[in-house]
Amino acid sequence: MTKHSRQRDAVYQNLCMRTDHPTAEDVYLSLKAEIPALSLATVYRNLSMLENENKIIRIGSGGTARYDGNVSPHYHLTCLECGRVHDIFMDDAGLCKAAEKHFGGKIISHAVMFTGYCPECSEKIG
Amino acid sequence: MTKHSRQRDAVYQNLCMRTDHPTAEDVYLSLKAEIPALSLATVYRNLSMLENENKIIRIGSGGTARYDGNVSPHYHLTCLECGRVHDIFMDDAGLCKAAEKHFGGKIISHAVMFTGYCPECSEKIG
DNA sequence: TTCGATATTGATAATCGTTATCATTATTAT
DNA sequence: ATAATAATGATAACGATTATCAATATCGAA
Repeated sequence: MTKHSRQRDAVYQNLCMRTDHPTAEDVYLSLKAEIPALSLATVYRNLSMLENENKIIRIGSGGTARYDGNVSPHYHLTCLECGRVHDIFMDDAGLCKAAEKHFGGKIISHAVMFTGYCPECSEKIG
Repeated sequence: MTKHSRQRDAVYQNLCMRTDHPTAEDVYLSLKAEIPALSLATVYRNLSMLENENKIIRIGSGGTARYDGNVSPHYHLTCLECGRVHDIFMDDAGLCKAAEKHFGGKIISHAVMFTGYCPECSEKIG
């Protein structure tokens, strides 16, 4: 039986309020002011729980995991210049169905990670 | 100046010969018989070098990194039942171009990771 | 409202994958 | 052959994440 907790609420709200795909430590640091006694382990624990409940998304590619409070289907781009992770909202072009046709089996979900340059950096660099 | 090495050749060949997307340790263990003195650090080093030269692909999503000697464009599926990573060969449906249209910037590449059940497990489970 | 059961917490140790260090060995151009 | 230096093997160090555990907070039942 899962009980309510102030810390979990705070983690979830923090993630939903921002669009910068923070790491666990980012979330931890930005909640320290609000909850001084907060522990990093608690943030990790709650991120895992929220992910299992499909309330948030873990963006795994690369080293440190990042999290996204927006669970509506969309993709991500890692900018090679600024390192930030951006959202890309677009049609999925029936990717899962197409893959099932080619591969067989039963496909449940998919994630797309683009790499390149975000509009800002793209302009800056030329 | 990059010098030739028996160990790097062995790592590259091992990766090219298999389609099971091994981890660094998998490669290390399967080469131990051939090169008893091989070090795990050497495997990691060479995997990084080969990846930088675009001779192999690192499949990052999730915890432990896996590697693929097949650099032709294709996608992957992680089977929720057996845990294996399978190749999925299919058209990319102009994903990068479409994303650039929606997002702007300059998109270089993309990776797609499907999750679901491979044909074998799909049949077994029903 | 109080009580008891137990889920959650904070602090920290432990784990795991990966990278850095460094003396030794192998490779390559001369 | 020799000198220059890239690569190796062994292992320490690192960073992210997870496990442990006593103390605390939550919540349903009395």
